[in-house]
Amino acid sequence: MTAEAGRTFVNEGDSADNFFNITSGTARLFKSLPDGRRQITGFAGRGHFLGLAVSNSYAFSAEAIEPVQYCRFSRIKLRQMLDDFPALEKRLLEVASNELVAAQEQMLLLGRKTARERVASFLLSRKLETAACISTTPHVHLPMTRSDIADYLGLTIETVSRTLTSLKADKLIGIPHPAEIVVLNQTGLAAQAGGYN
Amino acid sequence: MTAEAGRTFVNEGDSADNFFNITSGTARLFKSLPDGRRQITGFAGRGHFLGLAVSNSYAFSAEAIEPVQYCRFSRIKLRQMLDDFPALEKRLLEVASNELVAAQEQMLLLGRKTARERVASFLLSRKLETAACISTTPHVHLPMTRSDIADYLGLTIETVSRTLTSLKADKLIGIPHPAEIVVLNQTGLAAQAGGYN
DNA sequence: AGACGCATTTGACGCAAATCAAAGCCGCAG
DNA sequence: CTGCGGCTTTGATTTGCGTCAAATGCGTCT
Repeated sequence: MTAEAGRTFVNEGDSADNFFNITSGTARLFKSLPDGRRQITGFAGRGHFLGLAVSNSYAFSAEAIEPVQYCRFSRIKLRQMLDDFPALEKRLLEVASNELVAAQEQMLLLGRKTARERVASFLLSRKLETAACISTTPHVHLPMTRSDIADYLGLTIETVSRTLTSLKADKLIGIPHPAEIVVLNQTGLAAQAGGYN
Repeated sequence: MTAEAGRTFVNEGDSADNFFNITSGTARLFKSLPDGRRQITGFAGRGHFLGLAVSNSYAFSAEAIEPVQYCRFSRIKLRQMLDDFPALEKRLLEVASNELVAAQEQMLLLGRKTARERVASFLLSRKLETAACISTTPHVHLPMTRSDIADYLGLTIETVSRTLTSLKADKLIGIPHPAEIVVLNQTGLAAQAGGYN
């Protein structure tokens, strides 16, 4: 199936009938508060699994940032597949463990890092993600808006923008285009990210 | 095995050779930054599984808050058990999914909630946890220190203390003892927690 | 009982990031 | 080409929470 940019294809609170696997594009996963405050819990790209809920309603929403292609399975179908292919279960457990580790890292970022550390950490993790597909380029592509980045890092768009400008002023990054970042000094940027990672 | 209060039995970065299952007591799970800043990612009580890492080093540390009793399995032993009892794998996937949902909720708290909302949310989630064991009492027991609560909520001990005092002043809770909270007005407290939950 | 040590509370002040506001920048439709 | 509407950047000001500091409470050891 396909979702054009901006389309919400999973809605927090809805009955969790389906399970998804993204085959191309990028989606934002988020939770919202009644007054509209939003926390993006992650960006889901190619290969990402979605909707592994034990509860019977989704705990998050998912929206396409870029056009997204995905496979959709009913929960019943998923259960069948899990029975037929035990290896799939092993794989899902592996994926879930990794996401859990990423979630804990993000909690550290949200709870204890400064704005500068958050943005630097974000750029580095994005760079890793990009480098996994393409080879080792210093270029990082950001398909999401500043608003998405802010809601992912627990900041405001203004703070994200100012921090990027500041990193640029310190010659750690270049910003040829708002959606394109060049890492000029990886070591220096890592030093600003406040951690071992 | 047993760990007395304060004992660290899992160390972030160490080789992830073992897998744990807590049988009694409470432990804090946390990640640290080089300069000592700490983010507690969760509190592990009876039945909690620990150390489900794909990577070969632990992504977090674990310390006993109260004396903790736990079972320890080598990773090899765990793999054997997973092969022998496929139901265990199903169970672990279930547990991991639930933790993932909890982690996302915590990201929302850390990224977007105010100090008051964080503390209120924390008390309510603790109350649920306690109510699961004992019946429905308005009493919430906090085995952890203010410092632990602060590091869990992304705040300082002073802010946690002030916020509790403020909630008490508003007659939403009572504090007979620093480690004992009485929820006087559950609905009112939920309204301060800033969410559906 | 007395006193030491540690956790917690309370108070005064400062600052990083939020908020409020306005000016670019850029892609796109006409 | 030109004007509109969006995202982004930059600037001025405010504020919630952090920091620094001191007092209070309480369990424990002698």
